[in-house]
Amino acid sequence: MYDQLKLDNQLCFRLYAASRLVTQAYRPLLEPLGLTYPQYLVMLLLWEKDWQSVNDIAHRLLLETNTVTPLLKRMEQEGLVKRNTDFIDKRRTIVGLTHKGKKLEEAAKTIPACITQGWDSGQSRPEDFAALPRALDALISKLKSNDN
Amino acid sequence: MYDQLKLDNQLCFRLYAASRLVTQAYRPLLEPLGLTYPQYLVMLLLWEKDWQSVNDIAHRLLLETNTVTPLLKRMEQEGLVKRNTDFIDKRRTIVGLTHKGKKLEEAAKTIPACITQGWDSGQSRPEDFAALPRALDALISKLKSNDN
DNA sequence: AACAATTATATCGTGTGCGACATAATGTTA
DNA sequence: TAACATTATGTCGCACACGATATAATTGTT
Repeated sequence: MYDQLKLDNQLCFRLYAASRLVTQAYRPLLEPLGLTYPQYLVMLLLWEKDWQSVNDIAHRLLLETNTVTPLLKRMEQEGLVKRNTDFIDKRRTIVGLTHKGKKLEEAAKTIPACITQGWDSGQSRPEDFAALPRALDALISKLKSNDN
Repeated sequence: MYDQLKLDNQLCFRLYAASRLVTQAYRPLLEPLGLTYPQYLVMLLLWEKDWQSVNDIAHRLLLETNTVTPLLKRMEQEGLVKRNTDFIDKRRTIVGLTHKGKKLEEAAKTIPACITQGWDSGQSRPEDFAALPRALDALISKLKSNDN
């Protein structure tokens, strides 16, 4: 039995598990808004800046366009976004908020606080928790550079 | 525009992105072994302790049994594991390694080091990186207790 | 023992993720 | 400007995840 193959020693599993648990924590808050977690991430981008291309959205979320396209189509079905062909570059599809999509921001603004509420209080070492964003950013940028 | 709704301010997105990037990093290493990342996690558990029930596996991986069941069936198709009904409690399906599954451990033992190689060197603050496992464990245990 | 409650697993439907590939529009270059 | 490469998006297939639900086996209670 190799120690490095023990589940409990694996940082990667912690990331995998934490990510799924966080998504689960969002579910009851997003369901009333008719959003899944990835759809919510798209809404965050569009609330920041309306009308972005599929590529823009995929790049920000570190997703492939073949993941984002069907996701956006479902959001269009729900009347949250519009998908138009760009006039200048007809290859591009630009995505914008509908009135319904814009209105949702007001209802969503309390969600982040609801999710993270009490997280640091559960930490035996608050300084570890404070380091999380920095450590993850460094890890993400490292992993991104692996492919291209 | 609410600051708390900016993507870059969201710890949750970092976890979501990091988790997917890690899985992607594993792919080229696991593909030669005929494993996906969740299947690799199941193998880790069975290499630690052969013959565990579907429930045992699901609990350790923090997954639902309706995720694990089809995953195990695919692994059975590939000849990596066997699925037997428990003699004492016929409700239970116990999962064990085949010869092929056992042999794979030798080939897998170098994977963890390959993945994490260079991770801390990319960190401007190594102490942040060292805190990651502790911070994630605390977060996971917090999120687990949310449901029950 | 009879029967309700619980437990373990499985089935079904929907929504991601992503590799492989297709297609149309734009850029580039001889 | 014709031919070719590149880019942006999309389709298809497969493997998760998970809520809702079904079913069979066991447990608990009377």
